[in-house]
Amino acid sequence: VPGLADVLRGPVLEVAPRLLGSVLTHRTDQGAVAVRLTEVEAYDGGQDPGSHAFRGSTRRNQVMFGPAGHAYVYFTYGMHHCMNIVCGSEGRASAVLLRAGEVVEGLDLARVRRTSGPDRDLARGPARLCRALGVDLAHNGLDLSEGPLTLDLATDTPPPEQISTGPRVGLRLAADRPWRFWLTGEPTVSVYRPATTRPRKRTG
DNA sequence: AAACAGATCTACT
DNA sequence: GTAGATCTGTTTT
Repeated sequence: VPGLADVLRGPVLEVAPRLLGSVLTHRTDQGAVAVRLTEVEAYDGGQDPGSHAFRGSTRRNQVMFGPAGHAYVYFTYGMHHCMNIVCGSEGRASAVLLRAGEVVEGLDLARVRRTSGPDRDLARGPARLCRALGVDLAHNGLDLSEGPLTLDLATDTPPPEQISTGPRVGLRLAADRPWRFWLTGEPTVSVYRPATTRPRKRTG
């Protein structure tokens, strides 16, 4: 039976749907919160204009250029964190963005971390998922086989008819690639939003 | 030292 | 369904 690292070393377009139904757990002094993944997106490093790694390695994205099985966490919009799982062969810089999931453990703690709302929204959206789990930049680069963040692969990979695909959310570039994968009919899947064109700050 | 970019969220209707 | 907030971490000079 292949281990976690063996699976994650595969091509990102195979790894991404394979992660659906897997469970990510974060254990802290506060307790544990676990999320069953229901929606992910594939990013293929230097081959993918939508990837943070497309223009090469920087300090921010260097984790993606490392070995599979580590967490790539980034910060955006001045207030949000999003988490990826690095996959593929080392140096390729491919990763799977965790877009949404169902909280299956630590509901009370997740509710405290998130602003009030229905439980189905606790980890619905990549930043919400991180917030519910208590994941931030301190977790960037962590090996998911060692904790405190651990990934348990679904024992049975979802049958193809339970997996839907579509364009990735919020991207201007490579918006045509249907590299978003989700479990069909899951209420925790985030709402599709096309990229928004925001006004550039005036330069004077 | 300064400018930039932003793989989103919440609130509001 | 949609607008607007948000403001830091990152990159570049």
